[in-house]
Amino acid sequence: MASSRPTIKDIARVAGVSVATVSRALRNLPYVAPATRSRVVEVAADLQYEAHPQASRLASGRTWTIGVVAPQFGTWFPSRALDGVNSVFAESGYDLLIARMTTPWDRRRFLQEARSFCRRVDGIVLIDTFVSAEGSSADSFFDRPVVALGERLSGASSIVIDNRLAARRAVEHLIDLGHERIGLVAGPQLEGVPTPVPEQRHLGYEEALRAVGLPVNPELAVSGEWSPAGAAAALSSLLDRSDPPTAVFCMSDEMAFGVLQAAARSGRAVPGDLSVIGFDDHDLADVMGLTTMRQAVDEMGVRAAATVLALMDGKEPVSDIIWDVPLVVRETTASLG
Amino acid sequence: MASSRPTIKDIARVAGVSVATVSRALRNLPYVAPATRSRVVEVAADLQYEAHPQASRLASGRTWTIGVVAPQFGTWFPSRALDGVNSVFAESGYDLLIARMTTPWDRRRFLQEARSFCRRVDGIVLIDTFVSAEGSSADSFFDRPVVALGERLSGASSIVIDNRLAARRAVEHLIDLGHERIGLVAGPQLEGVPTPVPEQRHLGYEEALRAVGLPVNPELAVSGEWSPAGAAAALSSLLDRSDPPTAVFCMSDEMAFGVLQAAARSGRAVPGDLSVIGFDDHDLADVMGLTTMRQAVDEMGVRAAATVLALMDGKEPVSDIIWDVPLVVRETTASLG
DNA sequence: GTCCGATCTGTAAACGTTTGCATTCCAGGG
DNA sequence: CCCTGGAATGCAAACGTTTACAGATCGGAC
Repeated sequence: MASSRPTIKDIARVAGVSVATVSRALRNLPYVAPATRSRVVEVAADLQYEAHPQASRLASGRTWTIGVVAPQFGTWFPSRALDGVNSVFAESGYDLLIARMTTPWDRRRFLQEARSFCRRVDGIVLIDTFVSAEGSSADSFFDRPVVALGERLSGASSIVIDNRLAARRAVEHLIDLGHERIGLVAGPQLEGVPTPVPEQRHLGYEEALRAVGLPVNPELAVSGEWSPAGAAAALSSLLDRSDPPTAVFCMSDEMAFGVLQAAARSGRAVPGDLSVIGFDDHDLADVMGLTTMRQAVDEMGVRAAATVLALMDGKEPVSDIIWDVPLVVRETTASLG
Repeated sequence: MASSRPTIKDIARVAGVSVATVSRALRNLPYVAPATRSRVVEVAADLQYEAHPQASRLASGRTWTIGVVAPQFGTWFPSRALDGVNSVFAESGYDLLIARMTTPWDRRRFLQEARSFCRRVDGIVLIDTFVSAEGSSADSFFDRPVVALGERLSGASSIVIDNRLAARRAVEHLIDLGHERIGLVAGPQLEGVPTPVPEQRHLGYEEALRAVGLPVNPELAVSGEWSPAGAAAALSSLLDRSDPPTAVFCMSDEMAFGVLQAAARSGRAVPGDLSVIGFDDHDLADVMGLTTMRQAVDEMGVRAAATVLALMDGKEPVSDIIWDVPLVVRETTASLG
């Protein structure tokens, strides 16, 4: 019997009080005499007592767990965001439960089982899940405080960037450098999965051109997988043109890396023959000297976590938080000359 | 009352059976008449019943949760591994609970609270946590099935690579190309955190040299942070030498990226003036044309998950699984000439 | 001396499952 | 026809907390 862990009853017996008092003492609830409390605490420490999580969760209804949902965790954006979220909740004593919704099939299933997911968490952080595309507000899926990172979701607090504006700023940077034939290397629009990000960034690209009276040539906009290879493949059709663009805006740094490689392979100098701007400020953007739009993912993750915490504390949902996306000029963009 | 979710009692009442029967019917236990079972299942579906996770966990002792521990989740290796692990457990209906132990302080705390962590999971996957360095076997920290990814841990099943051998192979590739002054760009040996990986790879490096009678010059071995910047800084002292190395082995691809950049900055051609080999086969190694040793992290993650599953099924712990680390030759290494 | 309110403590009823044990029913062997 | 044993079901006791409610004690105001 010494082998199994002590329960609250054991503490009560040894300390000579009731289990109720132990429970109150250990959770710092009021109405416990200082002397009693310290005795209980001491006994608990002695016996290395820790409340059984499941039991306490059943009785109190609190799970002390936060759910984090993302399309996947192996790529730059969500994994960095997860780390930010984690750093906050680890401090506050919350567990993190993760769920993935990669494929359209995953999506359906997760949304179907959303309420069951809610039962095991006190709050939810959605990373790039685009639940808003389902047409209804967060309340219809989740009965817990929700913070959405990367999308604007009604019924939830949102931490977002202005994709359209940031894309526009990126292209404006190229325009400022004197470029007029500016290509777009876009992420894919997938079947069955909402893709607001590439859509918004595409709009920003066109907007920047139109604002200064430059023509929008659909042939200069190509798309591919969110990967170096995808971008490299997409780029080739641009480079093969008789009047290739003098600059390209890539919707992610990873795509930009692929573009840099493809350019080098085809004998183009960057930025001499081709200026390249990316989006994200990936870990390796600095090494590659890539000009880009910085998305401070970790900070956004931290903020998302803090917001969930506040929501669970009963605070009112805050209006959307729009994170700034500064331009970081490095060596892959130069004025046309 | 219709607002709150139905309990097992509601199902029992509607189906006209006892709660025990409902419980058995829904979990496919024997001794339930087919007719009864189908009636119960139907009623449960009707009322959208789902067992309350906390209650069922308290009563059964099963948590249906797996703990995943890593130094952090925002970097390439652990995040990819996590994705692999996740893909398996999502299918099997397990939740994933994640815990981070980055700093020495995190480590202490986590190991201190390890038993409390165990209470909320049925099994554990350790990613690059080097618990073995604490000197005792897994059993002394965890009373759950444990699989260690990236380290050999007694008392647990381990999924590892042979760091020493893989490093040796990498250096042998350089030797085969005719190089004799071969530099080493190593990861850091941190205070208070075990670092077997750089140690083993360092041994492999020296072993390769000695095997062919080449001198081991400690000045050719430099170290820095596991990052492009760290590697670039470390490299400078090598390049400043009067007899700089003609090739370097970098302990990670990210470091190799930094080396490539630093080499370019200092006017060295790769592989003309300097051959570079990395370690990992990072997502971007292909784009960068980096010769490297491939570590198939996702596969290792999948295997780790499958092994935990088997262990929880009562299967005997398997002996360590040593994953192959093939050489991937690309464009950053060439024969000396 | 009574009464009151605040502080402290204990009793016991939740919380919603799982599961050991007892019971009923029924078919088949003796 | 009795006995046996397996299948099907139910009863009720866990599982280990939290918390509503009821007492108990005590100092001070009247």
